[in-house]
Amino acid sequence: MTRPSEITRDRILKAAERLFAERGYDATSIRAIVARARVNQAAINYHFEGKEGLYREVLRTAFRGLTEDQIAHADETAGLPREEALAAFVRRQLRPLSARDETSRHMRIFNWETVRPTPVFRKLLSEEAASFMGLTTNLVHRFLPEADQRTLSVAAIWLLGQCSIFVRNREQLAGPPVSLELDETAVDWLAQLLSRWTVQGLGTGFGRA
Amino acid sequence: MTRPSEITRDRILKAAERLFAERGYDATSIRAIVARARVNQAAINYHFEGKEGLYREVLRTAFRGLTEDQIAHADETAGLPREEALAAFVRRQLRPLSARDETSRHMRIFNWETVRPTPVFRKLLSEEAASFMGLTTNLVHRFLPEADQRTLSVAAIWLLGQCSIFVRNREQLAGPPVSLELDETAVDWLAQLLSRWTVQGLGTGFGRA
DNA sequence: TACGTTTTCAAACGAGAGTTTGAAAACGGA
DNA sequence: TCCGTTTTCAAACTCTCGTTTGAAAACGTA
Repeated sequence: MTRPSEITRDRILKAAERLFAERGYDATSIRAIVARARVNQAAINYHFEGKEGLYREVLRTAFRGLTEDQIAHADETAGLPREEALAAFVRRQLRPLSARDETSRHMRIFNWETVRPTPVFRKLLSEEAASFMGLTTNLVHRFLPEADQRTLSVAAIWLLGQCSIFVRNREQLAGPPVSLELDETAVDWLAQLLSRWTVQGLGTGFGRA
Repeated sequence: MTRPSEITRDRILKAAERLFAERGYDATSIRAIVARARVNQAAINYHFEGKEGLYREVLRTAFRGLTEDQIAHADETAGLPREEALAAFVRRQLRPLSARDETSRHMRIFNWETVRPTPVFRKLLSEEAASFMGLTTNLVHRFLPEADQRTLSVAAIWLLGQCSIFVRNREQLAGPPVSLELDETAVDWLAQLLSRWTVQGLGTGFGRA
């Protein structure tokens, strides 16, 4: 419980979070982490009982951070009209495109997991993602008051999918053939576009069944 | 140019395609491929000059297959009303959810690439994805006749994002907290839902700017 | 200060990856 | 059939990975 050991532990966590966010679990080596944290290689096993234990810790931190972030955000937008609440939600989902802060890193770590979920993540997800999904479901519920639960779930995922593809593929989209460069103002513009389409999409159209 | 060597080559390609689709490039080992193809380990280096060369070949095949598939599909739906054309497009994008055919495998291989694109893929993409994007852009163009090129690109990606999140995360969505099981009829239902929301979303709403 | 505990460190270990090797086998035209 | 070429094969090589080891250093308390 002494101080200096906490410092080492913290340096490892910080370095690991950055590298995991950048490259994902598999592509991040123990050696890369200790080089960045400037600690001895054995320190990871000493403090976290291996790479997986370290990752679990990083994942937990990211999860806590994101949940708090989302809950805080939900509180802020609770009083807004549904259209504005949705627009704010979309803008927040697109945040990793324009910011390189802690929250963006956490979202990036989760993005990696959507491809090949580690067992650690699967467990965390099934235990704690309910509140996450709940917030998004509530948001779309305001547009689909009479929909059943399954439709609401699909709508929530639909909403997340629209945002995540831009976040996940930013680098590729910047190149040919799309050449979509996304600076700060472009992200604002994109968020508005997506919000409008989503609001209209979920709006009770008079169209086909 | 003799026959028997072509057989070995083909067995490797078939086994590799299946494994790459299933696990992605990194998680697929040379040894797993040769075990499945029942050929000698050195055969891959002999015929393809290494794992990367083999992957390049698989990727090319997948790309050709998908492009042909999409072009054929575009021809079929060219005469349809825009709403039906879009519905058919969405249904086709969701195909890997219900089918385990060659095309679905090809789409899966590409899904892996959207996370950490291999250099091989980046090159292929920038050279040949134009026609791909073009088809999708044309589709949304029928709903947004006056939009500029950048908006059309975003709309096309938006459309792809809505579909891909369900394809990519099928397994996770099946578990808690979402518990969205997608059998054949559920996929049809999902495709209809997504189509409706998209059509309404892109439809000229009278709402906010 | 002295001593038991905690923490750091350099080095080595074993498993798994992709690749290389050189000989044996199969092939095919003369 | 014979012989140069193509193709297969088992084994070994090299590299990187995560982990382990055992001693040295730092620490905190009596």
